[in-house]
Amino acid sequence: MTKIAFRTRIEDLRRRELIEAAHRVFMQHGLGGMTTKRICEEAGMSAGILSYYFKGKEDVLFAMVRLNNRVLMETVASGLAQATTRWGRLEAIIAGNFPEGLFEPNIANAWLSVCAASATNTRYARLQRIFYARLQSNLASVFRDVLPDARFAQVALALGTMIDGLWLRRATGEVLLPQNTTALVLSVATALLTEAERAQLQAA
Amino acid sequence: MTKIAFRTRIEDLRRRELIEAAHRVFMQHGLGGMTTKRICEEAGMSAGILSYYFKGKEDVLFAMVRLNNRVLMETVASGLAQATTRWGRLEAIIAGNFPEGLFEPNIANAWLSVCAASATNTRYARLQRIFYARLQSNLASVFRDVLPDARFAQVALALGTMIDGLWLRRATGEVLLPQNTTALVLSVATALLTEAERAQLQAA
DNA sequence: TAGTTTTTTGTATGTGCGTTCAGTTTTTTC
DNA sequence: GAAAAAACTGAACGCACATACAAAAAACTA
Repeated sequence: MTKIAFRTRIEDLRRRELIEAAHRVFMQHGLGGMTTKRICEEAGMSAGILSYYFKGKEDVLFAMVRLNNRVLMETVASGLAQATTRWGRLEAIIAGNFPEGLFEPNIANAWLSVCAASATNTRYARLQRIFYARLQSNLASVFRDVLPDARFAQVALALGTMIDGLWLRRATGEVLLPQNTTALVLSVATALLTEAERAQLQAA
Repeated sequence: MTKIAFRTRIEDLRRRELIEAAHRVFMQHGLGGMTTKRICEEAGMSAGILSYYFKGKEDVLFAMVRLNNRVLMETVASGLAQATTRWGRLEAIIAGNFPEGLFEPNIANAWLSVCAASATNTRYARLQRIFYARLQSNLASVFRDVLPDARFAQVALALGTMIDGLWLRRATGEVLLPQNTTALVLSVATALLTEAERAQLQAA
């Protein structure tokens, strides 16, 4: 039991180290430049170690993406928990999608590469679907009973695509700050709603 | 002279054939699955031909991207020429960014891959900059003398990122029609402007 | 400490790729 | 129609890569 506990501990540690090394390599060299050799080197280990803790290169990549997505989702979730009004929840959702310190060109580019790769990789595609479904359901929790279905679809699409678009722009190195992007998306949300609808969101 | 003229003609033809073959391979197999062998096969030629007409694989890719960008820019330009009011020009710019028959998942994915690759490829990055600069200047021609600089920056960013975001969503296979996306972006433009500003755009 | 298991190493292997180039076919020239 | 130039072929080369694996090192056990 001590044995198993220890083995598990070191296994998780190594896996995490490799994932983080993969992340750094990804950021520096892009999806194409991410080789097993570089990952192991970055992690300070030898070339063969990757096969020992992972099924293969693809497996590390997938674990990396999943970890990143989890972090982003948790950021949103913790913000949501603190909000008291519907409008506050909307602010939390949007701000949570531009986390301080993570809204950076290399991270944005990593995410973009995954989006592009989703076309030919079903595991990535599945991850993306989960991610978007979560965003959609979060937004639905804000607008439920305030907007009719058609309006909601329009507003949700507008806000969602703006968030995506801003990440895409950030990936190209455009200088954008989290507070500015959040404000921009919120200003669009404000503009798309009637005064009555806004009042309803700020009340509940 | 006849000689040179003929040689040029066939050279251009082969180059174009290879570029188009590259395009089809790109769409089907993604950036990573685009090999010289596949491209030549798709073009119905032998493996070595690529080096004869291009400097290398990278060269074909670049030519392909440049061609695609040119098509998109020309679509916008022709629409702009027909518009009579500022608002009409805005409609032309937005609609021109969702060309009928080109706003498809595989094409969107190709564009996305290029965006992602821009991070490590300076030639792509340059192309992207030209593309965005063109969009920006087109939008500026619509809003000049109507919006103050700060407002213009906000509106242009909002519309630009929405266009990008919608292409990104299309890349993931989301069902979006050109007329609907155009309408959505226009509705955001409408919402972001005051009535007075809108009137000004529709008049001139 | 001797034995046993876990962890790590570094080389070896096979594969797929881009590119080259000597040779072949086709086209053009005179 | 012979000579020359252009267009094209496809096998061959070298390289980078992912993965496998036997051997070594380290950690643990009793």
